[in-house]
Amino acid sequence: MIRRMSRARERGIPDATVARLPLYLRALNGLSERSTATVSSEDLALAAGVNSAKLRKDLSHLGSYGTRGVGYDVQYLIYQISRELGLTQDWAVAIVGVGNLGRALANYGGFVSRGFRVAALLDADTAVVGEHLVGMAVDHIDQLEEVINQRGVSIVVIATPASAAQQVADRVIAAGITSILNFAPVVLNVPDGVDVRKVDLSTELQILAFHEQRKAERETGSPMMADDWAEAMDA
Amino acid sequence: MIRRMSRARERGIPDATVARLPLYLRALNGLSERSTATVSSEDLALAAGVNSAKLRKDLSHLGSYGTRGVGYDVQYLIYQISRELGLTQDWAVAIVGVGNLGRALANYGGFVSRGFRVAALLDADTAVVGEHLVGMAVDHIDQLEEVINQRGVSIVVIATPASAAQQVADRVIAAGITSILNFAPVVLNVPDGVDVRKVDLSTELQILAFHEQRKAERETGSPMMADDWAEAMDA
DNA sequence: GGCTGTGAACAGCTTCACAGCT
DNA sequence: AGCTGTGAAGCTGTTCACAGCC
Repeated sequence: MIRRMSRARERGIPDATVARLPLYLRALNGLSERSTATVSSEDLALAAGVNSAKLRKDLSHLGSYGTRGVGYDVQYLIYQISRELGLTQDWAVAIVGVGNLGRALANYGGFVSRGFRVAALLDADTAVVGEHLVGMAVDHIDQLEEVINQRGVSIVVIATPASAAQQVADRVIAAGITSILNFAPVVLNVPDGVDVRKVDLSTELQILAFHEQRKAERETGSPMMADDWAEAMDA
Repeated sequence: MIRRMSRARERGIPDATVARLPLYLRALNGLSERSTATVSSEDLALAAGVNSAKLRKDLSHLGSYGTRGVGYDVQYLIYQISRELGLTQDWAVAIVGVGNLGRALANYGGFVSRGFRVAALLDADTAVVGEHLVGMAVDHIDQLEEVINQRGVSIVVIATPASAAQQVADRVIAAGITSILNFAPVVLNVPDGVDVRKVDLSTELQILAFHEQRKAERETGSPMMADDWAEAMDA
């Protein structure tokens, strides 16, 4: 029986597209809650805050899931994007570092909702170990490898101080982890094949400050030429 | 007196470059702590985790601050990048939403260190209002506009639930704010001229999940063809 | 000799504009 | 008529490779 592949599925979705899929998914979930059955690229793009041509091109990388003259079926598209992102299975996540940030992450609702499950909390501070959070005891960092293996953790979130981050990364990578979300303000050194994504508050603030400064300069016309290096360094 | 501008300073630094300057700054501060006087593009690039040609091109957008045959003066470069990013002045930041995340942000050390100062904490919950955090009382959200004006706030961090974020954004923009760092998982609708940067935990996790899934597929060879849509939707 | 700064080639992403399907 | 999917054009960002300066 000659059975063409229904869709010549292109492997290799552009990174820029992958980075936007979560955005589309969220917009679609919003539409879904309001019981919208189908949506045009124009409307979905508006909800996601992107240009509609870009949206269509992005979606075309996943396959031909729209209907010309009509638009996209909301439920179907939610499913296809979820599947592409790997959210139809669920991922066990370990959070290392249960300080303020670690707690915030553990309590973060959107976490559990879609495909992710906090499967472990770990900390080096014995005052924190044993404490219960979101119905889970905090384990000691000594158990790191054991916990990862036993609970099938595949994504590790590093929410430790900067000084501990590299060491934690080394250990989890040795334990077989290849996906890390790093909140510590350091550049992690990792071997090829390990994906690290970085969330960095102070970087974001600095980028905002840059643009804010530019706006101020534009208004006053003064480029704030404090070019006297020696003087400035006295401060 | 004929006084040529010391450097024909190019306006319009590429966004990609601006986004990396904080990274370089951090690497430089590390070198500075270890009392390194000068550094080559090769070494600095290594510390920052980028390619050295890219580093040189990035720095060349700020001016000609290196010395051929030698490298860059660490202190001088720190100063120039800081100035370009607007970190030689300090920015008053307001944090709206004092939940777990807001607390984590308020306590975040790197915050204060370089150019940023938490000048206000605001929340809608009267149980939280009045509480003291990092030596500062939490104000009620009703005072939002007043606090922004009185304390010279120029950057607002939104750490509220998703449902409140747009409303907060509208109010701070009306009060004159043009730089927002948004942690709430929604697309904020803002007028032109307002910069919004977004930090989104679940987006980052979803991107990691995508790559993790790809790795798994590559190993097993199975593309996990759960193409039966109806069946999958039963779940 | 060593290292920066940069033109030129290249790669990737975005936007346009429209052919083609419903 | 309406809307998707996509070639083609344009733009932005990256990398190469080397001229130019120390």
